[in-house]
Amino acid sequence: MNKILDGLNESQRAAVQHVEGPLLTLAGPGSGKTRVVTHRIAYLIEQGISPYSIVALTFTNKAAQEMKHRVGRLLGDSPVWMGTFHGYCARFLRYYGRMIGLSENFSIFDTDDSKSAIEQAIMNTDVSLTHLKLPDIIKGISNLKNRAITPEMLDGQARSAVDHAIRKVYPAYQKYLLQNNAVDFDDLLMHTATILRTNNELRADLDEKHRYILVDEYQDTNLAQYLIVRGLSLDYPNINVTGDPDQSIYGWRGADIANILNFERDYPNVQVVRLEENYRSTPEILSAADVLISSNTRRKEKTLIPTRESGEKVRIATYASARDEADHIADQIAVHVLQEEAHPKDFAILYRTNAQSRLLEQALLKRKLNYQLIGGFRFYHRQEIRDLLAYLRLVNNPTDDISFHRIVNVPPRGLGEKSLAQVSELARAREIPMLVALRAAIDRAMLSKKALSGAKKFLELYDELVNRSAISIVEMLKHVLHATDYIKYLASKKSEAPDESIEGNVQELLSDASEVDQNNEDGTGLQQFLEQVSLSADTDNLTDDNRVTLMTLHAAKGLEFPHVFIIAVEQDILPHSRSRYDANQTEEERRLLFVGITRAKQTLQLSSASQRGFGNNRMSSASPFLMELPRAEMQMLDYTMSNGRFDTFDDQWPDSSFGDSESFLHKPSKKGAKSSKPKEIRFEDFGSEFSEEKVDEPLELFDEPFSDELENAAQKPKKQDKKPASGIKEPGIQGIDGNDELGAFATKLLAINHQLPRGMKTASELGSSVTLTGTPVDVFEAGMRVSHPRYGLGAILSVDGFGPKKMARIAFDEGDTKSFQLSKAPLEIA
DNA sequence: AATATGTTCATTTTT
DNA sequence: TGAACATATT
Repeated sequence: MNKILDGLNESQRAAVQHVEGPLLTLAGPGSGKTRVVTHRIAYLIEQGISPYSIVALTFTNKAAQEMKHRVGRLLGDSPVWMGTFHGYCARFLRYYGRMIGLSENFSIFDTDDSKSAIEQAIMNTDVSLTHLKLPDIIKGISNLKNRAITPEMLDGQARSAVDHAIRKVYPAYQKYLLQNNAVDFDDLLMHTATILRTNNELRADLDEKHRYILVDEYQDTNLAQYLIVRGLSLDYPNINVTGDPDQSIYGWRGADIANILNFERDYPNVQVVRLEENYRSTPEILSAADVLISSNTRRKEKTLIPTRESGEKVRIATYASARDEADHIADQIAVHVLQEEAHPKDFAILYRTNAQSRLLEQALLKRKLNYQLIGGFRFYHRQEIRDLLAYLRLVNNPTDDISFHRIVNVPPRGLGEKSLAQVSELARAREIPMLVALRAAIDRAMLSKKALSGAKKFLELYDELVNRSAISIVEMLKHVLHATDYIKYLASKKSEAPDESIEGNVQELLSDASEVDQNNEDGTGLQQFLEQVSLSADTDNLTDDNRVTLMTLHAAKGLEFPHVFIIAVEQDILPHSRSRYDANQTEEERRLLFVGITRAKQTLQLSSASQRGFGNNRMSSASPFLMELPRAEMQMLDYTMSNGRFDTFDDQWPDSSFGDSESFLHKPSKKGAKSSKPKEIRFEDFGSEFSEEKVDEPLELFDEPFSDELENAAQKPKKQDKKPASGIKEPGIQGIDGNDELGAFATKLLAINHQLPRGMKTASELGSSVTLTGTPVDVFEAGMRVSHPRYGLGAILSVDGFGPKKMARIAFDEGDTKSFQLSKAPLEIA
């Protein structure tokens, strides 16, 4: 009993002890929401409620895992169902999908698959794309699904050309999906909602079974999700929704804030509990958040009550360029880390769009700060992974034509466009799956000799996979790899020696698969594996390794960090240009910033730059949101005149020379008598101390006990950190023992900090080894100064291609102009 | 079928 | 800006 209720404040306790009837928990950021939810689950069980009757729904796997973990800590293993909406629906449809024509081995199409499928469907209609944009159609269909509107429910009234097209494409798409025995993400929700809506008997049955429903982040539910939740809590309205209207940031995905705003209307006798005490952030941070969000009109008033002690002022920084912004932020992090005031993992850098991570990545790399990038390219979106999975998917669901198309000629088997068109025609005419059509085409001798042999080869491989599916997933994967010599094929396709990153990814996939194999008791392993893979998101890859975290504001929801930087708080970025003319969308952008601000526990910096963008000629102005903040109580920093020089270290560097590390021995004095003249320190200044030769000599720089760690930090963010060499303090900033060394180390580090270390992999390779969570880091771009061991210094004229094939033309100072494949050439940033 | 070259396009967030 | 797409070339 005590374990469950101890340490909770009054309102938290009220929520936890609520048992019967509807409960609305309005939980501000940092108010211990997850704690309440998990403790409530424990409390219910303690009251004798069957764990089988409790269902807890979240939006992300991460939130679900966290919940499981914490409930586990309170209760040990328990059969409470905790998972994502999509996961719940997938399971639901495995059972009841047949009601709408799905069999239990259906495929789940991700957005790419879905796009291909829509393209296929369009070919079955008379819709022409010449005057329409495919993304508009895709979005339109998704919007309908989010509102659980099936094709049958559409009336004939088209209000625009896109609308008109959608009315034709949507039914064709649904038909195509059904023929493929497949669903897309939106279908998972829509189909579930539809089945519940049209089968009251089943609905009532489940309502009774799932008597206690908990929904996290209720402000982010869309209509389809609303219908599902509603359907499951009609007869037994023991429903607890938790959320914060101020953190609703998924309107674009169909989330309807009205669901939470109207909850009290939907369910009579709602108990409302407000969690307003904030246990996360300093009063300074909360004040900024509070003042900002009060500019929103469409919201439920709510206060943030600080419980933490006062801390540093929130900073608003202005830079001349995005590059300065990145450099300065990385500098600040480096200094804190070097002084052992914080670990890399204490820092998060948040931004509006994924594209904005690049400069920061570069800046962190240059300083050898370890980071993890969340979002961007996803593991399961990599070509090698998708290809391999397509083989598995086709085995699991032979009617999955999208998977068929993906791999039928991968690696090339001579089944070119022409032959496949014939097969497609046959498939379409007879409404049979491609796989079946291919066999038929062979029987009817429709194929050329070359295509015939390719087709036979493919079918042979496929049939063998089916055989092995009885053994294990790993066996299947291994067979594909072996039979197709896949890695060699992919490497040659990318005109590259076998790349370890591809192998690494494949290895990762194999180990994921083997995990499922081991727990596969009921023989549904393959299906489970595919489902798990389809429904996994990249935010799930968040680790608590000691690394700086880079991610979008959206991805940051639910997380917290001691030190947060929010970058590019600029007009047209945040708020985003596409939300400019829509007051509701502007409010959502404001909420997004609110979410970002409230991630910070101790310090927070919001920054903008006046130049950002590709040609650095894009002028940018500060976000109007910055004007709404309580500026009087914040610290305003103007670095626009710094010209790459920052005074970050004014009070931290020794006065005299940098060789003198005296002042590093002690914590920097608290800016005592207002350090007379701010000294500006440029990194370039270190150049004289550490001449070119020295900088060029890696041993000199890395011949320290911690060199391993540094190298490792920069190169292999994903892999487990190497064991620290003995005598190294863990987890200091990569462990430096004694301030003496810290001084020397800091000086050296900063001296080279605009230089990527020799021996470090080139950008593209790095990109692939950052893989699992990350976007490739393309460090090289036109205009950059680089050095080549053979040809010396030069400037990049242009950069072409991408990935491992990315080429750069370089004009060397000695006169030659040469082209290099960036993934191979031993180039360094000069 | 693979490569080279030219063209257009669109620039958010993601389960 | 560059990346996806389309077309031309070998």
